[in-house]
This record gives sequence, C-alpha cells and structure tokens, in this order.
Amino acid sequence: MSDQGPEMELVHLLRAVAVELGAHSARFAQRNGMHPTDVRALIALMDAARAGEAMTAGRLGAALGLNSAGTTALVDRLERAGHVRRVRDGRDRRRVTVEVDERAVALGWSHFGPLIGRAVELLRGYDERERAAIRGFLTGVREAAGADGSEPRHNDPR
Amino acid sequence: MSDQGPEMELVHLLRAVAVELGAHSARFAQRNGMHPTDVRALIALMDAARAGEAMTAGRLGAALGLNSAGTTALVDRLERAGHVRRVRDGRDRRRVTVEVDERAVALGWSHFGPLIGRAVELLRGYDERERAAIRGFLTGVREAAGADGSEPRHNDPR
DNA sequence: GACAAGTATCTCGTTCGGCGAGATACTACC
DNA sequence: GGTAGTATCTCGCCGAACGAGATACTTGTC
Repeated sequence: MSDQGPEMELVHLLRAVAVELGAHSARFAQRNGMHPTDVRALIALMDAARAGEAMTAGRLGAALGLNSAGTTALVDRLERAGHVRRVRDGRDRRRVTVEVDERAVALGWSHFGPLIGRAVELLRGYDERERAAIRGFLTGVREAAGADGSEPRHNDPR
Repeated sequence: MSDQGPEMELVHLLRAVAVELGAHSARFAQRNGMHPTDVRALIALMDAARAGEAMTAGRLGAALGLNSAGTTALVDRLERAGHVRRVRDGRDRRRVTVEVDERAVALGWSHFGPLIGRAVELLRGYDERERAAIRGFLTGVREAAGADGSEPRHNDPR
C-alpha cells in the first residue's frame, strides 16, 4: 500500500468519514436501545417516504440485505419500540407497508440535525464550481462502489 | 425534513456514499466468509501498520467498540482464518500485538484496489482548488461526526 | 524481595440478531 | 375452481458480542 501521490490522502479521508458516520449512527442506536440495523431501517424508511413511495416489509428487508425471517423480527422490534407501524395494504392484502412514526423522525432529527446543519453550513462556504467538484467526486465514488455485483440474498428469492 | 436548499442534495449524496461503501465492504466480508467486524478490524490493523505503530489486542477492541471478550473472539476468528498473527510483546509480556498477514493485505487490495484506483482517477481530474474543497468538506464532516462524546465502553475500562 | 494494586488478555455462560426451512395467507393465471 | 406464484410470518438454530470474573504479568511501596 505505497502512497500513490497526494490523491491517496483524500481516499483515506473519505474512508475515515464513512467510518466516522457509521460510528455516529451506532452511537444514536446505542443511546436509544436500538441496533445498527434498526437505524439503517429507519433511514431507508425515511428515504422512501421522502421519495414519496411506500415501503413494504419485503422491500425493506431487501434494501438491508435481510431474509424474510430477519425482516419480520426487525419490524417486530421497531414496532414494539413504537418507531414504526404495520399497515396492511388494501389492494394486495398479502403486503404490509411499514410507516415511520413521527416521534421516531423527531428523535432522529435531534441526533442527526446538528451534523446535517454543520454539513450544510460548510457547503454554503463553497462556490458553485467547488460544490460541483464535491458532487462529482461523491457521485463517481458511489457508482464505483455500487458497481460490482450486489450478491443475491438467501430465502425469499426475487 | 423539508429541503433546505440545494445543499441538502449533497448531504444525502454523502450519506448514500457512506452506505454504499459499507455495502461494498460487507460484500467483501461475505465473499470471504468473514463478518463486517472482521473487515473493520483488518482495516484498523492496516491503518495502524501504515502509521508505523503496533496494534495490541486491547487497542484494537477499543477502536472497534468491542469489550475484551469480544476482542478475544475476534482475534481468534481472524487468526484461525490465517489473516492475522498473535505476537507476545517482549517488553510487557501481558500484551499481545496483532499483525496482519501479507496474504490478507493482498486479498483486501484485490477487492478494494479497483475502487481506490477509480477514486484516485477521479481526483486527478480536479485542480488544486477543487481538491481543496473536497478535502475541506470531508474534514469538516469528519470532525462534526466525531465531535459528540464517544461513549465509554463496557468492561476493560480505560 | 514480598505484597498490594493496576493492567492486558482470556474463559465461561448467556443473550439476541439473523439464518434456513417451511407454514400460512392472499393474488393471479388458465 | 384449482394450481402456481408472491408476501409475510413461525419455528428452531447458530454464532457475534456481552457481563462477570479468572489468569498472568507489571509496577509501585514498604
């Protein structure tokens, strides 16, 4: 792992940021008696809500890489804690859509809000060309990381 | 969670990158019969090696947020798989330093190399001012994420 | 140099998230 | 209306990580 120029410093920095963000949400989990997976689930649910699409139990499990048994246990856990509601779909009554409770959103916001606020503040300090560089780099890395085959999961084969 | 301007798009993008990088290393773990924690451990060990400092079992566990029992189990696992060696410290014979095996480094490089290469390539496409913006943003986010108290861990209190 | 206090790691027994297999409930095709 | 397909749940099990405490070594202090 020899240094291939000054670019490597930035690569390590990005990795460090990813680790630090992971640790930050692990802290949120621990403080609220949750598990990392539960936090990932809430984030996935809120993302779906923001995109205006309903999240079913199955899609949630697939997004997190859980099989159906694990997904049921996850939703049970979140529901028991009051972070989430199960709602039977009216059209297709096999489906269960999972909705985030408002209080869970507020709770998340109280923890992640300051960090998000700081990030926005930082971004305001850059001009459009600089922000475009940040956006371009992150987009490129996301694509490169997502590129290689996302393994099929067990059980519940789609 | 109302959109507070175009900066939010970049914040979500950064989060997406963190998720994608996590998924990428989870894939590496799964393909090699390892657990996410094992990968985190190898990364921590390689970081320490790169910084030229020895990593003891205790420091490794602390870095990963494991207690002593979990740390022992982790090192057992990695040693059994041949990724790591236990070496008794000569000066303080209570200590066990953990060294990464060369083959584990090569294995990691074969999986993360292409992604790292792509990131370096992307970065070469920006001028110094743009790279400074990327560096500044990432550094700021890392500091903000690490800012709030890193909870003390159970057992093995330091 | 022996004794206490401190530190690093390991052992033992337990908890609980996630898995595989398969049951159940509903939909869709013919 | 029966058969195939799909979404979720139940059951039994495995193993990563925990708490408590044992063990081994070091560093004072007298």
